Amino acid sequence: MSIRIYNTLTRRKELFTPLEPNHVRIYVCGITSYDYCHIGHARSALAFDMIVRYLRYRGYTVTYIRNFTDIDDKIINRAAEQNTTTEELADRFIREFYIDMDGLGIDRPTLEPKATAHINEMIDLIAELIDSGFAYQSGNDVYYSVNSFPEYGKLSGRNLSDMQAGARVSINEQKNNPMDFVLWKGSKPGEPTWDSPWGPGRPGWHIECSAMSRKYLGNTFDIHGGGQDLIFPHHENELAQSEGANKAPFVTTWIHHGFVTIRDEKMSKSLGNFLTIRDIVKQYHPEVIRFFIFSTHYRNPLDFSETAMQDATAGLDRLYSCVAAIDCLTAAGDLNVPSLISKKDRVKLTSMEERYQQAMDNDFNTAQAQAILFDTAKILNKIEQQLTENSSPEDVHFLRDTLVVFKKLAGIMGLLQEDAVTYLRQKKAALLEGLDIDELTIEAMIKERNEARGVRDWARSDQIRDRLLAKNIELKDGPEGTAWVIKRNQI
RNA sequence: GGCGGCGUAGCCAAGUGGCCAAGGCAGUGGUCUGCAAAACCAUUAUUCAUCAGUUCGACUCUGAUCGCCGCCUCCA
Repeated sequence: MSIRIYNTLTRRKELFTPLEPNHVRIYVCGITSYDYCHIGHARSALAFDMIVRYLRYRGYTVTYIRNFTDIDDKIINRAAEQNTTTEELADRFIREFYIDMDGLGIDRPTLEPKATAHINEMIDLIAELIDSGFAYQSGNDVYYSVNSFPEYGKLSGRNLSDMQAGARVSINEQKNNPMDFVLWKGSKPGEPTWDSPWGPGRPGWHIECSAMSRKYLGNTFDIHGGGQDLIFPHHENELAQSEGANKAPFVTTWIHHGFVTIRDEKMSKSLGNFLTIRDIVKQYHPEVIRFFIFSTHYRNPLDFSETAMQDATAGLDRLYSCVAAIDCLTAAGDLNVPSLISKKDRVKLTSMEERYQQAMDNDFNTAQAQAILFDTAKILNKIEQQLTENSSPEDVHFLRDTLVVFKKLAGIMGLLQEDAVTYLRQKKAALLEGLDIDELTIEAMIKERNEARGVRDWARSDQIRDRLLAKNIELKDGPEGTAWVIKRNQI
């Protein structure tokens, strides 16, 4: 039993074996900090949060590095627009980033280095590249020479001649080859600068990840991740820099996740169709967002829609309802009563964890993992419904034990982490706020109706029920009395 | 133009060379109920874009065709 991961570099699923037994080193490209994060950033952070949690669950020690790009063109431009410094702008949006990520319950990586705190490491790396002939100075800039690295293009599956035929590369007189990319940019007036052997300037985008990953994870490490759009040019260039400088393989396994789309289009600022995390969190519980994100395999596109979020809400509620039902059981039955759990169901429940692992071992198939949770919930519900007052306490214990594992497995995706009864109650309270009726009124009307029902005055009883229904309150009469819910489709 | 991916029931979405093609949402039937609703249970694809081929056997492998998407410029 071991984990198989799809590796972008080899374009196939491979058995995952860390370089150092039981220790996984992983580097993920984080945000460029100049704006609020959108749902795509959430997918990225959540995907790797899940991957790291699963690796830890499988017994690995994980060193997880995720950087902040806090200096680049976009930051400089945005800071100028807002009449502030790049430092202030970047720091501000890093704080906003944490608000969003914490809200989604995302675990902090081991270390979150900032580019500007590693200028010296970048300068060292650039100097090494120049010394060994992979880079050259031209004017005040330093460029990486793609022709010096014969394997250039191996990650993205391109070759230099094809790319030049595409000819969307801007012609720059200072470059030897149009595909050469900048390692160090000579400063322009008004921009933040750092001193370097090539004059004052600032680093190019790709070099920071090569420098920081080397510092914290070494020349070669296990996993490098990011969005599919980073494969080219960002990761291709990182690879060329790191392997050029280190004379060692850069990364064993490259993991790239798919995009979040809206109406099947990629989110982009130019289309104006991007949604920020905080817009969505206003409307949906963080676990609903997680449920939605993990309902599709991480490499596939994921289309955001109102319907999809409602489906996710319904699904999560179903799981929570199951947990709540088991949580509320009391184990005060008769030990002499034989178990009513069938052998088949017992096997299904005890094999849950193994089946979950099989799903997750297969390239972190969270969609399948969720199916196993639902499968389990169905059986738990069935048994829970069959229990009577004098059922064997052993049965209740068995359900509870299963539930402990159930919650643990759901927790890898960050689901079912709240107390189920509280979750459902808070949800109800939140919904109630949007209605022009309060809980006391509802309770009073229910009491009145039950008095009517007591004397079999069905007309009056139904009238009260209809009045509540007009307020979107639905009643459910059960053996324990009358409960009420808010109509789901009125959300 | 180059590279890569996708096309599975009303919608979403797994899957594997060979037991009945997971699961969710919606729908339908049942249990429950004074009647309901909710909840729970059950049920819903002779078929996996199309057409060929490989194979004893393909949704799963190969090729072609049609359609959709992404990257090649900053991008999760």
